[in-house]
Amino acid sequence: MKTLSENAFKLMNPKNRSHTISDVAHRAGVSIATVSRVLNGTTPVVPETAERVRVAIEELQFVPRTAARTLASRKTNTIGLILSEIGGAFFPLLLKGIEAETRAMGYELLIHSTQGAHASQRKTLGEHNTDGLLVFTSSLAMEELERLHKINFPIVLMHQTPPEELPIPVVTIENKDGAEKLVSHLIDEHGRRRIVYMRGPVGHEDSQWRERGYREALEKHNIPFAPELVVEGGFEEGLAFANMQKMIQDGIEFDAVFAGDDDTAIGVYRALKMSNRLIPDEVAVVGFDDVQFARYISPALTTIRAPIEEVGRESVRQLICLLNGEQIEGLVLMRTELVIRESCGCRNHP
Amino acid sequence: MKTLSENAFKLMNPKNRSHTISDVAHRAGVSIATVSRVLNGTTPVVPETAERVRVAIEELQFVPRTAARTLASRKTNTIGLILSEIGGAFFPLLLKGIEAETRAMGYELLIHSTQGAHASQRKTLGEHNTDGLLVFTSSLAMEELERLHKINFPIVLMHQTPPEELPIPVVTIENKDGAEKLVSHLIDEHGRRRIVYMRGPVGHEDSQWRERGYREALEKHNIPFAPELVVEGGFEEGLAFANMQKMIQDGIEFDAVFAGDDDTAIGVYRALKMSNRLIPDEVAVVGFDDVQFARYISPALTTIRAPIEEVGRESVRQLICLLNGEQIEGLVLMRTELVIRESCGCRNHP
DNA sequence: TATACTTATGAAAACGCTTTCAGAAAACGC
DNA sequence: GCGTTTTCTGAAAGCGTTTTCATAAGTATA
Repeated sequence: MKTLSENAFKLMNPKNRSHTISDVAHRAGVSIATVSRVLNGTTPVVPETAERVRVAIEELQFVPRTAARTLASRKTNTIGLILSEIGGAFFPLLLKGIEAETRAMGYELLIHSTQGAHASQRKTLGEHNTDGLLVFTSSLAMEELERLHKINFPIVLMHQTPPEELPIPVVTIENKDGAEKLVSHLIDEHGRRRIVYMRGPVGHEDSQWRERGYREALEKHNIPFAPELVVEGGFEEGLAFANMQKMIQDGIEFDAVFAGDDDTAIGVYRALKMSNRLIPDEVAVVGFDDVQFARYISPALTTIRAPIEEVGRESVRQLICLLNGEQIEGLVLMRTELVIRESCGCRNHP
Repeated sequence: MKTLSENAFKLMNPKNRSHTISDVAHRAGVSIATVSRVLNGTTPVVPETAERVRVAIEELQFVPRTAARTLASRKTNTIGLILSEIGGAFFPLLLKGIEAETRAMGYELLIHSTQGAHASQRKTLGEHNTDGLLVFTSSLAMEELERLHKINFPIVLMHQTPPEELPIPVVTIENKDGAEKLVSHLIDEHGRRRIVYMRGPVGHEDSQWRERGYREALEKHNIPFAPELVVEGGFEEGLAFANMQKMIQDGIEFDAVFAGDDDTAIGVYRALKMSNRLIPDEVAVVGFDDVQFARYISPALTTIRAPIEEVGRESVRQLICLLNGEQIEGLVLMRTELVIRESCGCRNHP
């Protein structure tokens, strides 16, 4: 009789609110504990019982509430991604990798950008709503990073090396090595010696590493470093254009430009064309990133390709290792690849 | 005395697990109900008491658990975004708008892409973990859409018109109007009459609307529609190149190409250049989307700019209206804008 | 057949909040 | 001053799961 009235309740139930685990339990004639067990496979359940439960779940279209699960199990099954800004050429690739791997590992993905004065609403992402955090470049205040590290909260940094006292794992790309390959190519293959490095914003870590690579390539070829050849391009077309133009007006001599990234290269192109300097004959130009338009501009841009999507995937993998309590190496450097097109002076590109 | 032992507990507590609302309550000498009230501002609390609570929260670095809140309040405070694929030229802009507005409205953002055979793990995003859903193009099975609509779950569609029987609100751009402007420009300003439309994949809604605009422009100028001038470009450089090349080989005559999107335009450029047809003198080319490289290719591409970021923001706004039970209009069309550069034959671009 | 192990299951206690309900204290009206 | 409101606060009941613990079968052991 109890069953009957409860059945009646169940029939009207869908109208009011969606089913819970106990609806399923009643229908399958078991306890909610058993339903939970077949749901999670935590403990063996007699096959027939399990099947009954599964049928009930299907019939009731039951989907467990995430919040209740999280509360009870103290696992959010979610990883958080913090970026300083959404956008930029390789952001989609990065996110694609992150999303795919996150999903594949059975986690949810919560995204936060810290652009604007979001500093006010602190702690939007952290222990209370994620199991671990992916932090891209310096999008998180050092203070918060410290706090999280102190409570042993799993974090993986992307494209950002932490200070010594915070041994947080990092995934990034071989900026230095890539830059070195690029500059060496200009020297070895095209005999360039006065090579400009148009760097990114001050303090930008990727840019700093690229400059290191630039210098190492020079050293390796016994070319003295000339300070006047390093100027800011801001990783941005406009500033790159302006500063390139300024260099030309100032009469600084150079026969090649290593643009800090591909956007910078665009600005460089514009300035050079405007003063009728031929690319690559008079000035060779190379970029970094291999964004989509690199192959479409004229001449096609020689640049460095980094496995951005793989950076995303790998970061997630590392983070999940951390979540599982496994030990991981502190630094993963993804290999970069030289993409030779025409702007360096090579002609092997269709 | 009880207080004392509890204080002792509190002191060791941080080591073990993070603080809860009752830790705060004890420390401030109030009940957890009061803490909850100052946390949420649901009910007035005497200022001094409120201040004591705030101090305690600060001292304990207390952050409420999202799961507990969600469970108790039956609000997830999260909106879900479902896309078929992460990537594509305007994805970053779209996401940027969505993220910013979501945050501004005090919600969290959960992202899912349905690329790959994710059909298996159904219901990853829905009633159980979000308050509402943003669905981009046809990334959600119609069946699931139907189910959600049936239980009155808030949804806003982006760039996808639902079937008649599912009156779900939509936010999209004025594809038809944009295409019409583009094609009319080619006719009015440049006297073109044999205009190719290189459409997107079959069934692609944006493409269909653009074709409608193309036809209307022709009609408006009394140019008969020529079926042989509509070919598939797939919204993709490779296919566009191949099919453009084929048209040329087949000897089909045309004096302009309306590429379905900017990627398509790239393929068209390549094919035209390969057979030495001058752009825009012999063949005018226009695209759609105004992706980043549109201004960098040569000649600079005349195209249509859509307020993609605003589409993202508006979708979120609509969804949140829905969440608040407000009534909203069923369709929001964002205005598109003609961006005239050089590829149409105009010379007014620097 | 009695005894000691295994399983498979259910009852009930968390998990950490929000919210209802009721009572105490304060303010008000006359 | 004494009822009557109005404010503020606390106790306690959920919210929907997971998980521990105990128990009832079922099996193997003696």
